[in-house]
Amino acid sequence: MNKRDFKDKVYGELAKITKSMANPHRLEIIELLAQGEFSVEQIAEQTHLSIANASQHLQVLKTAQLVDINRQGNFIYYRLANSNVFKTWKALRELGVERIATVEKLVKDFRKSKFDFESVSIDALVEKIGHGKVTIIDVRPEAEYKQGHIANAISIPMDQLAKRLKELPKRTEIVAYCRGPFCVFADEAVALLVKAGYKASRLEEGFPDWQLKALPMEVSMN
Amino acid sequence: MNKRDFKDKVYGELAKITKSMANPHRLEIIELLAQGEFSVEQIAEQTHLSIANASQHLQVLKTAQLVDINRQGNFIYYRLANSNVFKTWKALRELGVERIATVEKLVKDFRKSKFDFESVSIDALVEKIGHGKVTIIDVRPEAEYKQGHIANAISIPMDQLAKRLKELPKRTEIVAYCRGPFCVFADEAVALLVKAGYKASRLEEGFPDWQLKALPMEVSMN
DNA sequence: AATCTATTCAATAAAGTTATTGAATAGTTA
DNA sequence: TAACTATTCAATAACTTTATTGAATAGATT
Repeated sequence: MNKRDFKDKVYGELAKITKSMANPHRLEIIELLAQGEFSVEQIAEQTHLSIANASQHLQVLKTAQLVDINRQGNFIYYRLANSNVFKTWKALRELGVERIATVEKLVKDFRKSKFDFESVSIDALVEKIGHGKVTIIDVRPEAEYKQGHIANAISIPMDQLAKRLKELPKRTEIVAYCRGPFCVFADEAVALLVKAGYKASRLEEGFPDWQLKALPMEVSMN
Repeated sequence: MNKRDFKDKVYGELAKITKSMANPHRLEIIELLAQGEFSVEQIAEQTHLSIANASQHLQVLKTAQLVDINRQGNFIYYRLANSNVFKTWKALRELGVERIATVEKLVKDFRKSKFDFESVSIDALVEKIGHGKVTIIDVRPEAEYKQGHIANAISIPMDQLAKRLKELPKRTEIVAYCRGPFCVFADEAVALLVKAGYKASRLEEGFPDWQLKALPMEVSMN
């Protein structure tokens, strides 16, 4: 094999991986799977795809070895093959947010139009935890919380928050987090909490970003 | 704008960026531009593309804002828009090398078949520099060296190495580096040096990886 | 063994990507 | 102003990607 053939093959393989990520639905699926395992049906529902279409996209990701499967009875659960998949997704996300004005503007405008509150970085949250009083709430669906969450965070899925306000302290600061910077559960939670008189803000990024930094986490499931 | 529209737009924009990278030639162009600025003609030559085809690929990268241009007389020089572009490229490369057996095998087989020598990581090189005696040679074309190189490295482009062996010390260890892990200039250099009785090894990664870590570097050009 | 059910496969039409060709353009030089 | 030259544009044919539909499959349950 000569130099040129070698290069063509290497870049060809890298392009295959890149192509397997280069679709809006597959990017959304990757972000979802960064939260834990999901069946085809669940993935289709979350991403508003038909089952057959979701399955087809999952086959593309599987062929590129970006996801692995885990059969449980009738269901097949998909998960990310390893942390490099999320790392690459994160790099693309950061490239997009920083470089493409459209994305940054989209995020800012959408947030501002509905929830113009402060947000807290992961580093800032770590510092707050060190300094003592902060209550962390995980507002993702419970199934995702069970598969892994920030240490000492309490699970209050967004759709239960209104009923469960009394579980939260009025004095200490509350930080809500969800799937990632594009996830609006945390924004909705902060809006509701602030309106009810609590001192609350959202975590800028999401649980997978926390996990990637190898910060303290807990799992409630086998 | 509702939640779903917001998500569709955000993932749509991220997919556009990903698609702009999802082609073997464009991945090769990005790696080349991580070395510095190049005209369309130079890029076409390095990547074995026709001028028109290279131009078309560059337009795709420009539209996605992954590259910027710099007009100098008749020539238009292209460069990476910022360091996040290389960061994303690196994440894809690492995902490929670690996850896709084909890529890892390709690289290993190609290297082993011709140059079965040890390689040195960036961290190991930093340590060697700290401990004293190591001669670093940059075997990329001189134009790339001039646009930025590892501090104290000497420029000996691969095609001049055979004639310039006497410039190198026989006793102290030599580390050769080039564009990145897929670049074979450094392998060729080590093969030639070892055959001539020198103590040499290659840097695993390339200059852009060194630069990204903000390690000491020098620029010889304005 | 028969039935059930989550998932995958196969076929298809519409839309998008690619390399090639040759013409057009926008700066520079004479 | 005319000629020159590096780059871009436009048109095209071959190929790839996508969502949809309905049938097939493989494993679980009865």
